[in-house]
Amino acid sequence: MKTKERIVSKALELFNEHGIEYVGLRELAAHLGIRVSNITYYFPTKDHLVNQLSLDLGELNSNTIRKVDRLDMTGFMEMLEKTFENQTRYRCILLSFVHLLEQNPIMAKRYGETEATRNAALRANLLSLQKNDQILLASENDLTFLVSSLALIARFWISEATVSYRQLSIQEQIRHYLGLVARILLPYTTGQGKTALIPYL
Amino acid sequence: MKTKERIVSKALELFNEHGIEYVGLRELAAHLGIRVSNITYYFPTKDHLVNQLSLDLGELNSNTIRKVDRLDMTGFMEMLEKTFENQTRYRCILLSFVHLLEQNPIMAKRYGETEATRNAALRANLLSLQKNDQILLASENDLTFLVSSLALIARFWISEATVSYRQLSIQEQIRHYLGLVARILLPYTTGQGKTALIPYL
DNA sequence: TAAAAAATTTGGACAATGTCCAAATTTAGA
DNA sequence: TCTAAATTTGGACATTGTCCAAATTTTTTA
Repeated sequence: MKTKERIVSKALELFNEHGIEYVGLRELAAHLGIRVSNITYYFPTKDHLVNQLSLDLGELNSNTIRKVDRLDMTGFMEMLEKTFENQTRYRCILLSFVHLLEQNPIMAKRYGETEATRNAALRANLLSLQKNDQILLASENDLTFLVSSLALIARFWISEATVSYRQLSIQEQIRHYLGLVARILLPYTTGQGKTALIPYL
Repeated sequence: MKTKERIVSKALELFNEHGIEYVGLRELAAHLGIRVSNITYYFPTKDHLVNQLSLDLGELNSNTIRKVDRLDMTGFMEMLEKTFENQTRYRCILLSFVHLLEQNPIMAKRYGETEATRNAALRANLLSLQKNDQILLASENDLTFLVSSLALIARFWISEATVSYRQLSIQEQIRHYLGLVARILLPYTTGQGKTALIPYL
């Protein structure tokens, strides 16, 4: 493995374990058996390194969240579960989310675009669910409500889990939040959609 | 005003403006016209200072969240709105929430207790709403779902607003999240409760 | 009121951090 | 094999939170 890849890989490992802010470049370098300035050769600043990780997460999620034409409720929940699993692999990013966006202009700009895309995709998926008789949305309000709620959970579940559900395993945590999503969707499901949600309740 | 109070007051102001992590003790001291070591006399570490702010927020919220015996939906929503307003006055704490708990053992311990208390209060309030024919909970599951959802929103709305609804005013942001809460409650409301929620939809 | 004690404030030091740069070393191409 | 590019290194810098002994101010005591 090339030096650059080794840096990214070890950084993700240590950042996930201890938090981005609490892993110094010297500690990272020591774990890699290289010198600090060797890291800065590939990543001029720590932000650049973090930004790389964020890009990797974005790509991972892009591969997971495809627009599916014939989406049923089971497929939707499975897609969400995959996304949650991806996020746990990059949990350090999500835990430092707000600070990163406030501080790192590059990330802030990119996130603005990504967010719009993600919400649009979520919206499209919900409409697809409706088209396939999984849910029934009475109004545009119903749609925007669901998008808002699900976006909030998708972005901050891992933060809440870290402070409030530490004692649960990752899988149990994901299960819990999939349950929340299911119960939010429930009032809007058709019979078929409701049945598919039962395993998550 | 005594030095200690001045420190707390100015720290809250600067932390809210720029974020806890991005305001150094020297900058804070300069704004107060004192020396850094004067701050450390009252607060041995920056964590102690932050912890004080967190305590202040806790007290503020304790005064807001009382257990009301005869709680109607309007009263519940108003209480929630007051809580949100309190949180904006201490937004720096909520934005650094996860990191503070991971790093600061004193805060972590206290939060564990506070969280349990808060969730119990929320639970009691929802039961009170049911007793007063504002909502109807078919099962224990309904109750725990509502507690989980509302707790998540109450804790992270301000983080999401900071990254996703920057362009809105504070009042508009609060309005948006009260709307989310209202729509989550909606499926469980009685006629009376539903009517009270209309202004928030 | 004067002396002693306590509380407060100060300046300077410390180690750790992210960043930077010139020099040394290794690698790749002609 | 020689040269140029890429990579790696050691050391420096300013900034951070923390710490401590000394100086100063305030309060208490005799």
